Amino acid sequence: MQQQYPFKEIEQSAQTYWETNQNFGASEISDKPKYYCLSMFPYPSGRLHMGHVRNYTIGDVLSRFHKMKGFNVMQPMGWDAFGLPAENAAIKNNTAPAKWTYENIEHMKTQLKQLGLGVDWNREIATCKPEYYKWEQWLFTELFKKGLIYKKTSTVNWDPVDGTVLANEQVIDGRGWRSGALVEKRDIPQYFMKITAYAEELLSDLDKLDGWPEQVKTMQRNWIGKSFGCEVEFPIIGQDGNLKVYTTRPDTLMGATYVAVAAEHALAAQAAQNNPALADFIAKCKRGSVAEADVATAEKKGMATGLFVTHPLNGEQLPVWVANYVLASYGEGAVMAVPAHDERDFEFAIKYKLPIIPIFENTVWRTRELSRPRDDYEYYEFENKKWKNWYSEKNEVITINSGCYNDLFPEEAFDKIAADLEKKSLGKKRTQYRLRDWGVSRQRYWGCPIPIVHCEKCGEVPVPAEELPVVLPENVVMDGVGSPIKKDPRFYETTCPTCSGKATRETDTLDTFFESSWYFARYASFDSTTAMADERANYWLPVDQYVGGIEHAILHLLYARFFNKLMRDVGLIKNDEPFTNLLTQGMVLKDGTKMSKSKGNTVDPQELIDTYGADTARLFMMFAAPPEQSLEWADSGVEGANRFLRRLWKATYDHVELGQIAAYTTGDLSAEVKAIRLQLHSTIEKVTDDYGRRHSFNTAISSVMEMMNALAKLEGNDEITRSVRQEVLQNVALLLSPIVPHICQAIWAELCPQSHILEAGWPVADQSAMVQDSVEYVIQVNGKLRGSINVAKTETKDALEKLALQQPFVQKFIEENMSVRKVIVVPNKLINVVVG
RNA sequence: GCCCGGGUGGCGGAAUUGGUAGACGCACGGGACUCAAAAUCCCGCGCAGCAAUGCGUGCCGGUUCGAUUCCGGCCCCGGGCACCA
Repeated sequence: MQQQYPFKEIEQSAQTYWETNQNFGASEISDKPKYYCLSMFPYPSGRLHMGHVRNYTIGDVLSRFHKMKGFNVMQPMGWDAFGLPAENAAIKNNTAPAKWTYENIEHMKTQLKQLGLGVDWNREIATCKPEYYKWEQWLFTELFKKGLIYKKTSTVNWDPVDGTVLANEQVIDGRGWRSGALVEKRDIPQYFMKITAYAEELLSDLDKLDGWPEQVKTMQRNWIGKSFGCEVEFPIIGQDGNLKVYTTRPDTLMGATYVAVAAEHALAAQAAQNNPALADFIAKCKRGSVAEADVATAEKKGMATGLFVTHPLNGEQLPVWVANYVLASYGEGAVMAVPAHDERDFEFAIKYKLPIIPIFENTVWRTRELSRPRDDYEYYEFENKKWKNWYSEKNEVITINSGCYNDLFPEEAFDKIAADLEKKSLGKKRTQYRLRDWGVSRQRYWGCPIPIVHCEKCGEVPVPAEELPVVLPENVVMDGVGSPIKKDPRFYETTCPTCSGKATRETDTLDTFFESSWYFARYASFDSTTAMADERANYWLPVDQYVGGIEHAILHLLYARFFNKLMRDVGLIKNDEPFTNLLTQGMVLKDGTKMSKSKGNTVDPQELIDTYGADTARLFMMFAAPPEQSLEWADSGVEGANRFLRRLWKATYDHVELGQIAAYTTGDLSAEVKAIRLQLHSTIEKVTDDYGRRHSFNTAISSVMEMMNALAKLEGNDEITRSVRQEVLQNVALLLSPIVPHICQAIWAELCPQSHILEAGWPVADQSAMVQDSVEYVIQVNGKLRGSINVAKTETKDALEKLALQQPFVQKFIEENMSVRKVIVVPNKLINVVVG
């Protein structure tokens, strides 16, 4: 055995060994329970970043741990290969997106292999390959035929100078990132998937996901946003027809003092026809980005349309305003405004001097301040221009200023008003989801072509299965102005599959979330040429453990859940949900912000691997923070991880230099050696729990470090001590091997040359080594730590109380005028003497 | 703005079900070894104090024998907001 820790040699030879012996090839033929461990596949940006190292190490630790526990493990890897950065890089470097992408894949694959992942590389997929995207084109046509995909117009960011659609990311402060031109909103026809048809199931099935973090489920619930409310119709004065709004608070209808519509609303356009100022205002609203965050944080602005509507209950005239805070895409694109009980309406009403009528009064407040005149408190609240939410779900408020609806609790008012509206045919109760259908059309090149042919005679015709895939040409020139396939007649000129007449292909491509919504199923059927997913998918699915960044908590995970249900409903797979257990990894931050290429604050993991080796990189990543927390990157600390591995190597070297010995099985031990065995087996128990249940890799590592620190202090080279040392080192190699597999394989080979670590299995704690007959009690006086005592485990509560009171460090704190009020004994832990 | 997280020594973090705050590691200081340096090993290390002891988990308040942990109200930081992936 070499005296120095030769990480390069060790890692190289371990990786070659795994590849030669195909140790991580996954097969469906096995007696063992299956364990499908999936890490979110990378976008091939060029080089591995720290987030990747963290993500794939976590996945690998869980995979290797379960393999050792006796599971039939599959851990695949692939490439989420379509996307915007490839186009940008292509323009910048004067190359084709495909070439750039494939080169990146090659490089990153080498890097991933250097990390020593137990991945089945035979199943590798890249989403930009026709044999992959063929199947999503097939699914698209099936869903199109089922009516789950439809076309409608929707709003995009339009750069008037470059003449191109921009992603939200490409809009900076309302301007195009390249041209600097003020971005406009433009409506264009696009394909949508009816995810709303699955809203209820996507919501209710969250309750089945016991293995998901509560946080993620809550975010998804709120995103789907099921609400119970009411449609309310306001007859438009001087016109036929009503203005329809949706509200979750019909109980506040008597407090409505105006109605507001989005700039995109039909009524706004109508009013603007002979009102140039309004037309100008609407045009201004249509500037800027379509991102909701931008809309919601913009200063509230509005303009009266000159139109009025009739309040459906009291018949009063309410003005119709156009307001930039009303979202066109939610509800009806119009709201009834109740300034007294909605913060945004309040702000708007103050700004434009619109009336504010409070229709709730806090019952608690009313009782307390009954003598105060009502006008006075209204003045008091509003003069300070502070909106105060008196409304509460707990029936602490009661209606006022509401005519025949006075003196009601909110729920009573809700029902009564809804009933009256229904009687007048001016409204009815309605369940509403915040979730919107998913627009999947992109006016970009580097994506999966939408398999639709446009025929003048036959309309939109899905490409028949036998003609799939519609192949995206890869050898293209990106000139920065629009998508190459939109300008290439060889791509778009075709014949209609139905009538054989002249027709054109759709030149939009699919949102790249499309590819990542079903790849988990493809890994199981990676080489099938006859189906998107075959019976092997039903063996491996659902994924037992999914690992990925918290930033995907909503969109990606929701779309993947949606696709799983779509694939189930076309008969491909049987499971309802794709991911049984989810681990959302925290972000790797630097200088307090997300480490990302666009922010230019990345640390290259390659340097780390070159200098210290993959094991050090993996150990440090797992040790620095628990996986779900964000990890603030600091260069120092890596050294400490490397130091530990060198110590582990040295300890093994010192031990094996004295000759081979079998691990301890039986025989009398000194107290000191017995304590080492106690610690070892407690550590096995703790580490097993940390990996399996808690996913707390940092504490697993620290308890192994403590074990090694204790072992270092153990002296003596007699046979029995050496046999215990052998036992400790063997178990440490096993316990750490999911995290640092290369060094553990190497030291195992030195400790036990006749066997291989991959055959050894996960260790089980020896309960007999953990038997203790005394226990340490911490003693507090009035909750403050004052000392501790070591007593026999069998001691009774009475005896413990007496013993505690006898201690001088307890007596010291009982002053003369004090008496012992009570003594609290927490078994095996603590005694608290309460005096006073 | 809305939804979801987080805040503990100089730093990363630990404390698993309300029961010893600061495990483990980094950095730092002191010492040993060395001609010297690196590496390694040993000791110290929340703050104040000579000490006894007191204070201390973002801030304010509450519940409890006991609160980093539970409750109410704030402040700050991070993630997501539907075309970054």
